[in-house]
Amino acid sequence: MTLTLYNTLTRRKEPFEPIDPKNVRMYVCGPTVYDLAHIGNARPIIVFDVLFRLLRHLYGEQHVTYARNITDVDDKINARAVERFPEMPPTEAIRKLTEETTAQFHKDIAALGVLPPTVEPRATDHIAEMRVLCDELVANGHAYVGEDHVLFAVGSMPDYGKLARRSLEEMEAGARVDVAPYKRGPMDFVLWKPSKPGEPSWPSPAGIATPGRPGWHIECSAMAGKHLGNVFDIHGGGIDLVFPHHENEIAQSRCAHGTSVMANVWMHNGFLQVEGEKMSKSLGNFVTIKELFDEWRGYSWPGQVARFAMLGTHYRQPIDFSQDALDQASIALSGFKTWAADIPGASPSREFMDALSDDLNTPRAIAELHRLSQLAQRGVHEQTDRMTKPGAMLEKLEASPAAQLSASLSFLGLDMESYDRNWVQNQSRLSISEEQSAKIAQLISARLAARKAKNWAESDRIRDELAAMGIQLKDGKDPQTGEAITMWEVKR
RNA sequence: GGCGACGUGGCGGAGUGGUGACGCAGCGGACUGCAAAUCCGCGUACGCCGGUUCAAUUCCGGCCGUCGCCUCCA
Repeated sequence: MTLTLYNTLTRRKEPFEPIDPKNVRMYVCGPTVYDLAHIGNARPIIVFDVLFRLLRHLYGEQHVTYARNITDVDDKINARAVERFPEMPPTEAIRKLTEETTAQFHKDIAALGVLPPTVEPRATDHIAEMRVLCDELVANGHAYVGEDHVLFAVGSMPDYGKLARRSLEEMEAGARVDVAPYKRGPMDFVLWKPSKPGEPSWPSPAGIATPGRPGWHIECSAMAGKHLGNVFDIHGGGIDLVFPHHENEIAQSRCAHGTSVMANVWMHNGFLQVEGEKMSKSLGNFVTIKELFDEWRGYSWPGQVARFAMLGTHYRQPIDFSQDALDQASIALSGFKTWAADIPGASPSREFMDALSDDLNTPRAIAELHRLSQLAQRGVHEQTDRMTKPGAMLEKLEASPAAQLSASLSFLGLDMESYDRNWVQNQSRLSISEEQSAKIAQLISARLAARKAKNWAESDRIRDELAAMGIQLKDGKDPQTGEAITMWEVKR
């Protein structure tokens, strides 16, 4: 089994070869903590969590370092902090905002079954490293100072634009931004900028007297360099980050460290839409992770359902996040829950691992889940037959489809232990009042009596009456006594 | 305007130069007094127009459509 990953740098799938198998290093761009994380934010977090699990499986838990940052210095943060806590001094307001948002982020993604990364560096803890990068870049001629800003000189790097596959000329020709007077080249970008009064500020690098704060891209270069080294294995994020964020990270890091690459493999997940439309606040279809758990479209969705729905589409494809997708995920998980058996020592099936190893082909892996589930069902039926015969023996339990199914689900980070396969029905019942509930129970016992008397007309009439109330009946037998019992649920 | 991605059956969604993954829905059957649930079975789809090829959904070119990036954005 060889791990193959699609590399944005080469636009090809390539066999993955770590620089050091004893220390495989991956960096993923984490959130800017100014507001609740939304389901678009959740996609890379989930996708790279799966990759993290796969890498740990392949190289050993102790041999993988996964860094995912928290960006807690940013203009949006400053603006939001003042807006939300106008009574506080700005620096205090900013700390309160970033701490609260970070805590909620951790809560949200934990519910999505996401493992904590090995390190989760914060931008504000790495200001010194950013200053050093600025100094180095100015010293070696890749950056310059203008009006108390430090700017990266894009023209000083011959292959700037390689990741995004754009040439400087075409970018400059198509540029729609006004060029600030302190820029030498129109595409030059800010590494450090002066702070206005009230804004967070730190002593500036490159001999600038005015206190300042970092630009957007520098924090990732600083944190990745510190925790993973000047060159590491995998760098991931959303496809919208390819340009300018990742391109600029590459420029800063490579020019500061004098390396030919920053990371060997660059991975990008596709964009997310909601019900076929771009997710935006103005369209009113903005969905936060927290909202999904609290209430979205009438349900509070289990984290497993959201996670599974997200993995149903290959990570590089655009994904349409919809209620229909969540419903289908929920149905599939309920089926798996029924047939999976948690057997110690079990492993995911070969095909499952092969699918994941093929550039994280989660849809193919999920197809394998369905196959195992089907085999498990058949196995149960066959076993029931065999159990009735003397000498029936269960062999190789840990290699059984039910065990493999369970292990595969667990590998994907889907906690089936806590997943309630009847969660939809149970939630629906919450909307039924006490009186309705009593009425339903009364009708059901009347119908049972009618059925006992083989009065099918009356029995069916009652079922229709309940159906008109939106109640679906399910007849069955008590497994112990064999007595007829009737369950009900709210029709969807 | 520049750059890029995508367009597969009713829906979702893999994949492949030549035997139609997988799921949902639907249909048929088993079970049931009848249903529901469950189980079994059933599907000749790859945006359009050209080209390459013995053979293209799969490769190449053009067109159309959707989306993204170029400014903050996962």
